[in-house]
Amino acid sequence: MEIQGLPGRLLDELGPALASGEIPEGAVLRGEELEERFGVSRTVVREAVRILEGMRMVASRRRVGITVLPKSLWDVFDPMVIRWRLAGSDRPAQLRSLGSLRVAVEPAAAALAAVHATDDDRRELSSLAVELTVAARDADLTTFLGYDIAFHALVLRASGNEMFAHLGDTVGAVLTGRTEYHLMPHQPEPYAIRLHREVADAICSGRSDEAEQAMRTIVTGALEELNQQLS
Amino acid sequence: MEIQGLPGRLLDELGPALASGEIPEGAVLRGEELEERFGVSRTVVREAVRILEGMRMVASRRRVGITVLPKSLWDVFDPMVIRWRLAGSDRPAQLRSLGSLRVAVEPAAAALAAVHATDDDRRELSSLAVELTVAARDADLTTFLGYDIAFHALVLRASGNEMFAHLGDTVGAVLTGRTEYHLMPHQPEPYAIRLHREVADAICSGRSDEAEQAMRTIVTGALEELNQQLS
DNA sequence: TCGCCTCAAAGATATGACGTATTCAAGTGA
DNA sequence: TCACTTGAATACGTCATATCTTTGAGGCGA
Repeated sequence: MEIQGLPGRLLDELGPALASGEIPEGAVLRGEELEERFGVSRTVVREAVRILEGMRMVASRRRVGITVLPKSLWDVFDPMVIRWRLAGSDRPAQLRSLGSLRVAVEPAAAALAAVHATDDDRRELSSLAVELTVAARDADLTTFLGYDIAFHALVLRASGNEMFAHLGDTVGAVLTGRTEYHLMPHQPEPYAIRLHREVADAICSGRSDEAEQAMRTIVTGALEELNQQLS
Repeated sequence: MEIQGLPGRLLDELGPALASGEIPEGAVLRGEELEERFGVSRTVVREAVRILEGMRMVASRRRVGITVLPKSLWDVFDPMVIRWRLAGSDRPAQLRSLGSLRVAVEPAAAALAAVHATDDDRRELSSLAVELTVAARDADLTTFLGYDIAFHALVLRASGNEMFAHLGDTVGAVLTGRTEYHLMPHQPEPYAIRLHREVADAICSGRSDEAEQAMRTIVTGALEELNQQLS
């Protein structure tokens, strides 16, 4: 799910450069400068800049140029922005923000899922909880990560709330990020695994409060661990 | 904070048309068709389409045209998308989604704000709680709305979490929306007002749990009221 | 010193031309 | 009859260029 063509490739260069602060807030670029720097035409530069403008990362004004807006204005919920920030020097701040967001959203999503999940959802959730347990026992971190992402995404989707559902990819990016950067134990903690099964069981049998509590324990645990690692 | 120029005006026409379903999912538009329909040049159409592509609302493919993507793929956190959906036929669904999001996020934000708010934040929060009370007593709905939006935005910002902070505008849009569409009582409920003061007091004196609980009562109340009105 | 005016810089828009991927269908052969 | 190949039509992608519009800055005069 990526912008294709030359504007896309230009974004892949500009986005990380902006997110990492290599091009700092307040910097002013000229369209012509970008044309030369990346060897593309005006059209391509303008379309890429328009997209960045849509994310509120830059503003283009006549006679001035393309100004990099303060980070506080950026669309921090945009998946592309999140990915760029996770890849760059903002990673700790981004992970912390996302951690708090998870603590807020995922328990609520679990509670809703216990009420709204379809039968298929419940079946798949049980199945994922089992696969998760197996992968954890085998200390197969890659496989574990895949199921973990699928598990959390499914809970978010099963909540029946489209906005929660959209955070599935974001949570996936967080989980991938903390595995890639070795911010989690090499062996998933048995306690956390048990909690995942508990969430699945509670959602399957419609016990809303229990699902919420178990999920809260999972995500607050993850956040605490994160804060410890980043401190 | 709006895209300016002709592409912006084109978006103001296309966005609502897409959000309302007037142009349905799966519909295929041709660039040339849009040029004629809106009397603008290719450049303008292409830039507007690029922005919509950035929001994952459309995809442009050669030999096919500009395809409207399923709503499940849209960037539902994009402020523009939210505004368009609130203005169109998706309003009930959008308000419900946002209601649940508020229930998840705002209590967590209040809890964090009790810990992280600056002295200025705390002062302003107290002040807003007072103004809120006055405006409610005078049954001055417009003024009340302004302070209410400022109050919730401030709590979100004071949480110190940039992602929560960004939801300030969104929550503002929800509050504005439900006032405009007469989805709230003509006179703010005294109980709700007292809860706002309670949130402010708790945050000012650093009582995290209390702030969270009071805020939860506010937003769950709002959600229940909403569900009642929309049923 | 202040205010107005002019000029130029840089983006905004329009347009023409060409490139290129993709689809659809006609044609070919087994 | 069916499957495969091939070619042409189509609509977006990219580039280049020209003109328009806005606006910041410097100069000019009172």
